[in-house]
Amino acid sequence: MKSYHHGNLKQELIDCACKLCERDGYTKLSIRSLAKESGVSQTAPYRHFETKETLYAAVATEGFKKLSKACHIDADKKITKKHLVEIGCNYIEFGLKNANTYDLMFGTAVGNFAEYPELLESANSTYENMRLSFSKLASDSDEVIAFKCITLWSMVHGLVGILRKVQVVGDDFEEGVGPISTASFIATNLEDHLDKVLTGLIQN
Amino acid sequence: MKSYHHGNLKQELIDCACKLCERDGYTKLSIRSLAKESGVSQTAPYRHFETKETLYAAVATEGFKKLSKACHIDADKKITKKHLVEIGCNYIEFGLKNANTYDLMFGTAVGNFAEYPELLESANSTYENMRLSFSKLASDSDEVIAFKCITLWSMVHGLVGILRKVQVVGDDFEEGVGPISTASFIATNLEDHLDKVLTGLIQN
DNA sequence: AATTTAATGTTAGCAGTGTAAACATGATAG
DNA sequence: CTATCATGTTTACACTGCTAACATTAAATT
Repeated sequence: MKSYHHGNLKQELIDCACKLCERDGYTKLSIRSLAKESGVSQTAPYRHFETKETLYAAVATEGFKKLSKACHIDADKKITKKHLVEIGCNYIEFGLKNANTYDLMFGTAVGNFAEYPELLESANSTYENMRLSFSKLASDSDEVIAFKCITLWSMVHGLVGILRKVQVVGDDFEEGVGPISTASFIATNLEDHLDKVLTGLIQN
Repeated sequence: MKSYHHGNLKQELIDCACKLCERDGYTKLSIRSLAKESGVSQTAPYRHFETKETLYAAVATEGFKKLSKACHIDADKKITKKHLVEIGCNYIEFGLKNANTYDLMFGTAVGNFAEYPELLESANSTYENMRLSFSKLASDSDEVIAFKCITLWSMVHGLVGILRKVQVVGDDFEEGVGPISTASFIATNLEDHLDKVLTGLIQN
């Protein structure tokens, strides 16, 4: 005996969408299947999400919140290079373990973040966290902090994109050929790699 | 009076797909509309592309060839840091000007490159070109070259992902807030930024 | 407390999609 | 010249995003 009104549909749709999105990729996600999964009519989701992109935005928002959490470092006092390496590793781990969600977050699926205030806010907050960590590293100027931060962020973001391909190709690559084997080498020495890059970036 | 057989359908489909893919994003691309555009029946493309992903792979392959060309530096003799900066800038410019294609190339649309030999080859070749440039910079060991190369590649790849968001958000960002304004600052000083990063990477 | 209103659900339907199966045409190899 | 096979078409199915018209119920207003 279920009531006409679901009561918690929006959240359930988001949760379900996050799950399916990660499992099958956002292109495979359909509003209809989502509705079915929640035991609700095909068009019910449209009461909560104007369009599919709006739903994507919601999933992406969740993604940024999770990424933020994954990159959070519990160090109020002093931050060291080691902490930054950890942040970088956590970031990359998140990107690889949640490849499909990550793709939704940084791809072209959601065209303009500005159209979705919550998404914009969660994305900015992710960056702000990272920036804060750098500001605790040394008494740099805002400009220098921003430079370091963007550099690390681009770095780890870039590595996610490249290492993802390594994962996909798996063990089928030939030793010493192409970017795959090279990147694969880095994957197994991720901490060392980030440490090296950060050492070039921050000299302390 | 057109003949039953098109004669050059495969290439025309690819060309058309590249165009539409870049204009509207690969999610909007449909095999049917593609067929219509080429004045051919809905299912004709299936004689050349087993599935939509196969078509994606073809478009991505073209993308890597173009990227490779964009990043090509005509310097047989000696390569300097300036050349590498140029390569990086060209890479980023390509990624930003061809955002949708770039998304297809590095996103999850094509799951496994290994299933598409031509795609794998063109992707590897892009990397190989970049690696070659680094190898001409100094007499480093293969390992060091690989490290530098992957570092630059991740860097520019990451910047594309981040700067893309800046472009999309446009001028609506508030000064000094969030990653957008920060990244935007970098966008206007791209050469300087890459130079700084590369200087930290290669000391010469 | 009764009634209006707004939020949230349903049904029916349109135009478009990927893809499979069966068939048609015509270029090419024997 | 004929048989084969690559390449095209037609038809069909199950699915998709989305709209419009209607149903139900929770919340706000009188």
